Amino acid sequence: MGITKTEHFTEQQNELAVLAKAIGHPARIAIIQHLIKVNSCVCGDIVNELPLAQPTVSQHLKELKNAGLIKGNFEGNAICYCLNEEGFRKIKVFFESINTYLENQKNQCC
Amino acid sequence: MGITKTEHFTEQQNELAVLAKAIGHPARIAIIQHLIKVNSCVCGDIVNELPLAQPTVSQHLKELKNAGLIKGNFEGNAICYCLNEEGFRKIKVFFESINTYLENQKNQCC
DNA sequence: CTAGTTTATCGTAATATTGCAATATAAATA
DNA sequence: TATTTATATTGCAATATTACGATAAACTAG
Repeated sequence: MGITKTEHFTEQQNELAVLAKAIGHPARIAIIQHLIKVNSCVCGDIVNELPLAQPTVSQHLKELKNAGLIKGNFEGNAICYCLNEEGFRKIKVFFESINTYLENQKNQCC
Repeated sequence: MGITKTEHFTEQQNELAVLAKAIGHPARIAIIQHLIKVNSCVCGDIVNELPLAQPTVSQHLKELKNAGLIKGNFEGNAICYCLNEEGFRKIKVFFESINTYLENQKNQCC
């Protein structure tokens, strides 16, 4: 069927899944890493940094934006992209709870 | 085309993408949360916890296992699942670097 | 050995994702 | 205004994912 049964899961589970899914592509990881590397908002050079055609990059940027992981502002005829703290904070909380659990776990049996 | 251009990205980028992608489904988030909630290895009751058919759950478990996020051991005729620290540590490092960046960031322009 | 229980695999249908050429849109500049 | 530059959208082909019924495989209990 290919259709995810979203309605059977909690809002939090769906939200986390959307965020993780958006990160789950090497091109989108590369975009995130590039935004961090240049340590500023990036206006336009993302396409040149990736081994993909311009429409493909545009699509990946759109997905990151929809998921709430990056923000984009118009700056003249270019667009300025940077990370969206909001989205990363939500994932951070999830992974912190997992790590807390893993660190305190005593009854590992596998 | 539906085919990810894996060969154009670094090994680290592909590895992180695989991990994030595996987490990017509400059923798999639910599985992870359940393993944490019961605070022990779970033998067999995962299927009953999810609103999905047994083959579907089995498939999701396989994906989490392949990604290195859970481990499974045979325990009689049942299987015992628990979190795999290895996989979560790799993602943790990635998100920690992002959070460090976001906390120190001074030149937010978006 | 047989029946029951548990999990995996196969096969298949429906839908989603990836990627790009072509084209559209929008702003800057000549 | 016409041209250039930067990004988005459309349309499509190839592939991947999701879900599940049917069935297989592996172990236990009787």
